[in-house]
Amino acid sequence: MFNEITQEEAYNTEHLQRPAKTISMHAESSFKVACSNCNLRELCLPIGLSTDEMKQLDGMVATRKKIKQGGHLYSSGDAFTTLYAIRTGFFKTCVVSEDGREQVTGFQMAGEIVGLDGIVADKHNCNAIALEDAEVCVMPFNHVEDLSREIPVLQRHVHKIMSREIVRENGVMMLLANMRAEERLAAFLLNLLQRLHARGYSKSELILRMTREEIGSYLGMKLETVSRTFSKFSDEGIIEVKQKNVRILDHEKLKTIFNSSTC
Amino acid sequence: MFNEITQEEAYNTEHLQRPAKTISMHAESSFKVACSNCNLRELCLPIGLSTDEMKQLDGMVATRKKIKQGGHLYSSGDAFTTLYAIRTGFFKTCVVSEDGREQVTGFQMAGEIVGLDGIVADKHNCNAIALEDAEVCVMPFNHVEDLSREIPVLQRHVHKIMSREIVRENGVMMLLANMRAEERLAAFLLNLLQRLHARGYSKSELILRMTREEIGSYLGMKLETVSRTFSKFSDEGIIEVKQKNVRILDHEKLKTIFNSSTC
DNA sequence: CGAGTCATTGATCTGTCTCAATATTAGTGG
DNA sequence: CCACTAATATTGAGACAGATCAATGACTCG
Repeated sequence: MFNEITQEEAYNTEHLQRPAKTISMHAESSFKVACSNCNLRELCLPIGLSTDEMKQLDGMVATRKKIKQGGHLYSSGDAFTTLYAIRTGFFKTCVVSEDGREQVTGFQMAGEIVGLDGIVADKHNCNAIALEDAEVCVMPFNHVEDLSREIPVLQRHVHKIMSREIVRENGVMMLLANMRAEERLAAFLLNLLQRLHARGYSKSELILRMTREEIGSYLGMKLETVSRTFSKFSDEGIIEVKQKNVRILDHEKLKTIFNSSTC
Repeated sequence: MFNEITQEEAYNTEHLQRPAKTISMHAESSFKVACSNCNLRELCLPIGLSTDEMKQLDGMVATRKKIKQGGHLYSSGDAFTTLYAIRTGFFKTCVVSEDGREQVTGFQMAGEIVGLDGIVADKHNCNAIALEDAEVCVMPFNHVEDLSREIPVLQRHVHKIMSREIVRENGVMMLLANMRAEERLAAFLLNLLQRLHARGYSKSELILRMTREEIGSYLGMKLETVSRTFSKFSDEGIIEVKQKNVRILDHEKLKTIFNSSTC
């Protein structure tokens, strides 16, 4: 069934990139770190910039950083100095309450920006943890601000990124406050699929990089309920689940579950 | 019991302002609309600006706008052009799902900025509704961006405001996903008290500007549960409730409820 | 291959929802 | 000013979705 899904690092986007040689040069950082060369430039910060503006942007990424699976990109309380653009890999962000309860606040993939939570208090408010080996572009926030003042298109884009996060969280609030387990999981899957699709992946299958517990935390339900709901969808022929592998059999039905209120 | 709470518009901050004469001149808009004159400048956008910078900022507020109780400052789908700073009154913001479910995403009071949700798609993603007669400062977003490029302190402040909203919503996610009814309501009350206190109000009593249903929507519980939880707190001698009037009798206990996980 | 992590499934329990009745307040017009 | 109506709030009883507790199964990785 799932034999076809063999990608070792499904959310990695290296395969969308230039020839292997260029890639390895990137990795060694002997090659200049540059947005204008990056395969993610249409998903990431540089979106909509002219060639000239892109050149200006190249100074923004100070360096790149590799994070091993399970490693912290930053932790709650850390001094905030930079934003990060994810190049490869997959992250979760989570806040931890005083009494130790963990709440996953989001899952981030290539081209997405993390670290915005740190701006308000000059220190991070959550943990960003790699769910698979990952690489990020380090963008000192001072640079971002300096360049934003010079490139209005970039300024607007930074504002949009923050606004997008606010709107996303509004949606999560709706999810958590109003929806039932099935609707939450359907919304979650549809959201992941849509974002992966924008990155060149299939609309009909995906590999979950996170555990049932992490999904449950994000969606406000227990891991057992996540598992049961997966099984239910499977029984109904909507999806096929085998551990972390999920294949979508009936995309429309999934949408219906997401949108249908009561029933 | 509650006879002492007689403020007609409890969350209005006019009383913190300069002599009445100045106020009425403001109101007639024959007097120049200016942040540098505003009593909220230490809570609102101009915070931390020098006198000179404040002068520059005075051009930012294009005009003021009065909203009657129940009126929409903006609605979901409206074109986004401006941010609003609340001068007086109290708002709720809410998103409405396709099938009509309403989710209150926040309550905003004097000095707070609304409209950030509109930046990402150039149209508003939620409704902003006045819960009492209100007045806002209209700040065209283009002006805000133009000025941000010239005044780094303002630029940083705009970023902080957006980041603060992201962090706030992270907290709400934790609330909705992990906490029980009592913890949610305790957190809600403590948050309101703290913000009102920063505006010169009592730490021990407040008037709820919103209905039980709106509180419930925000906190992900039904209005009956909100009511019951109020009654429970009341029975336990933690608060005194009479409709919209709430007096805090045991602030510490409220904090304990908020922080204690299981119990 | 074996230990540990992660996922599935079942049985039972419980916090909150739902439905329903009543009480209180705010608003309206005579 | 009071009566009437609609909106809001309180309280009770019963139902249910999801939590909790518990056992087993599957996969991963050194």
